[in-house]
Amino acid sequence: MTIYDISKKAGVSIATVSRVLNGSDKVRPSTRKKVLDIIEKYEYTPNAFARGMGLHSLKTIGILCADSSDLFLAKAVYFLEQELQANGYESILCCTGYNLDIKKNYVDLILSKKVDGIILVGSNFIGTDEEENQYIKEASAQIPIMLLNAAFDYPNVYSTLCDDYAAMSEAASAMLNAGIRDILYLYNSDSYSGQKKLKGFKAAMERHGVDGYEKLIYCYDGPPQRVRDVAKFVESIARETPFRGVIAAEDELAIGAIKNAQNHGVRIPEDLSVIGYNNSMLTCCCTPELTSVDNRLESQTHQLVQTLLGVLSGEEMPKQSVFSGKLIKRGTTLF
Amino acid sequence: MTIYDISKKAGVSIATVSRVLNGSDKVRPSTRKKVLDIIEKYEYTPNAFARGMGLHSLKTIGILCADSSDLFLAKAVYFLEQELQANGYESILCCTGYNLDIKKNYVDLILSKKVDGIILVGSNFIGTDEEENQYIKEASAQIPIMLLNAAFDYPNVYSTLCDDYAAMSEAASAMLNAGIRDILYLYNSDSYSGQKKLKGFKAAMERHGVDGYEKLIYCYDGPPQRVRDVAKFVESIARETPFRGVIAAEDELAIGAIKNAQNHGVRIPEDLSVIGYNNSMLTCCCTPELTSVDNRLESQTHQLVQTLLGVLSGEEMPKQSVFSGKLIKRGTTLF
DNA sequence: CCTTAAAATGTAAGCGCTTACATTTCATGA
DNA sequence: TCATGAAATGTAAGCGCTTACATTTTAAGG
Repeated sequence: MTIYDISKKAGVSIATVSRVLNGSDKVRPSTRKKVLDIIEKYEYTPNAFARGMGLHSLKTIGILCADSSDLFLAKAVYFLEQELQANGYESILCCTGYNLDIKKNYVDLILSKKVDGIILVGSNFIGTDEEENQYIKEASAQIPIMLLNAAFDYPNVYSTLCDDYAAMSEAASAMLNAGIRDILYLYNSDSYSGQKKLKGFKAAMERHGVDGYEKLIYCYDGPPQRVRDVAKFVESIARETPFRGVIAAEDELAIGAIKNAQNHGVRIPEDLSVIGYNNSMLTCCCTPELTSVDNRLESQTHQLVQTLLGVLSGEEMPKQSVFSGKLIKRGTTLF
Repeated sequence: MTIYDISKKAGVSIATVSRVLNGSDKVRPSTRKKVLDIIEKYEYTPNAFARGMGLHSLKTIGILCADSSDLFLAKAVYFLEQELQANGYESILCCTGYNLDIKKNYVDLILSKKVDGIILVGSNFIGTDEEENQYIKEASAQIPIMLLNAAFDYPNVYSTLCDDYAAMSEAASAMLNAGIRDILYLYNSDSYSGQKKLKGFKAAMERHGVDGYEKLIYCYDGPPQRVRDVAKFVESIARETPFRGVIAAEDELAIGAIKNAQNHGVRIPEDLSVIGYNNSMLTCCCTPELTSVDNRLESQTHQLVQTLLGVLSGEEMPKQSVFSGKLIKRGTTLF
């Protein structure tokens, strides 16, 4: 079933069928109906490839993320997918895994699908040195590049993010104000927003004049989902240096700390206060519930798609949309 | 940059370039190198649409799932995506949401992308009455349909699943053997495998001669991720009927039950035994850790992709691959 | 060095669609 | 009724690629 068959059966030319298909222009209502009836009757669907070839677009967005089974990323992907779909776009998902040396390959791959835009989900797509980000510059020459929860200043690159610095700083201050000064800070290798959170934490510690807090800053390398391993990691730290507070850059890490505490009979929040980050579903999976920073994922995804749609339709759009994080207080903290 | 430009620069015909591109046939090594050098130099990537038009395939698989942020589905999608990618296929993800009346639309949508196959992730794609599954029959006339964790007997439809009936039956028996007979069974609307689990539970209860166990079978309708709501739901049940065991068809539901118990000072596992299902990361996010049934997701996804690849290359493949679930015993049970 | 068949390469016809431009149809006012 | 321009429709030229088939090159045997 091609456009030719339809045109023949409807007694019109292929151009007319094509016009009907594209909802375009001026087609007499009676003609339109005639064609649509035939299309309906034969359950015709246009060939996407041929279509893309003519249209140079298939209303498809490429979504790249490291690991769609990561709680935060999965949620982001879901929101994005829904939002795009609601706006008539489809998404190609591509999980890069955590080895991001080959980021460029994935971007090329997805570019070759002739997507209309690319969304990079998660801040680990942004490297620390300039050369590492070359691939973004190249890709942005072709189509808009959208960053969720990260920022990169370059033409045709747009981002949404949470003010992680401020949010983490606020979280740390809250704990410090409650008189807890020996705080274990747990983070993982998430580059861009990870750096900002860390800086926010440090700033708060300095502001409150805490000495030697760096001793208790630890990076857990490995998939954060492996909560059991995180707990072991925390156990090894606790053997060396005692602490009465934990602030984690991801909820998973916080849960690992809680787990270790409960394994050792440490009471939460009486003996140990814990703050996570992302306000994920994990916050309500432990007892007591986890205090956590909400980084406005839903707002971010919404804004990102709106920005993308704007850009695609030629509007001038904000390069960067920043949302304020918010500390959601629950049972793992006394304050 | 088209294949013409490359052919010109390399001093060969477009056919030769195309052959090099497709790794095909007989091209003299020297010629191949010459062409590849030019391709490399100009960073040429073939147009996917034009390619698909000729090849009638773009090595792309459509993945449909209700909600990629659901723990189980997210993990499945991730495994599938990785496995497909490792085999040179890409994936188009499409989240249908939980309103599955419109399943057919999504399948059509993804069919129009000319994917080589469709993977339906999660058993809620299979309806209970025949007509509801019509859309699968239609789609399977065009391309292979793969079902993860569900089954449907029809030509060109392949499935992998866990023997949920046996696994759930085993779980219930374990609890019954430990002397716990007042068991709350929590499930949600997940149709196909949900039915099997429920049947497995009932069978075990009958086999052990438990009377009136149906009173404690409850369906929680709503997104299982909303653990707080699940906990409230369980609370309302507990007010009516006491129980000393909980078996849940999803880990999320089990966590909700644990949460409610801990809110009320009920000790786990002394006063209450809990078994979940899926063996997800949630099992280690609570204290004590959650006993859960592993439904072999990773094996299933692996097998599913292998089967799909086999089918696509014309081999005869098993219509259905069944894996045995396994009860992973942890801290929420005494046995 | 010539024949011959195999190997390598080239030629050109699509694939199914969009769209600029050409042509026909239609409605309007004179 | 007829000219006239607008609206509707048709014609045909691509889009960038694959591939059957035609042609040329190569190498081996006589």
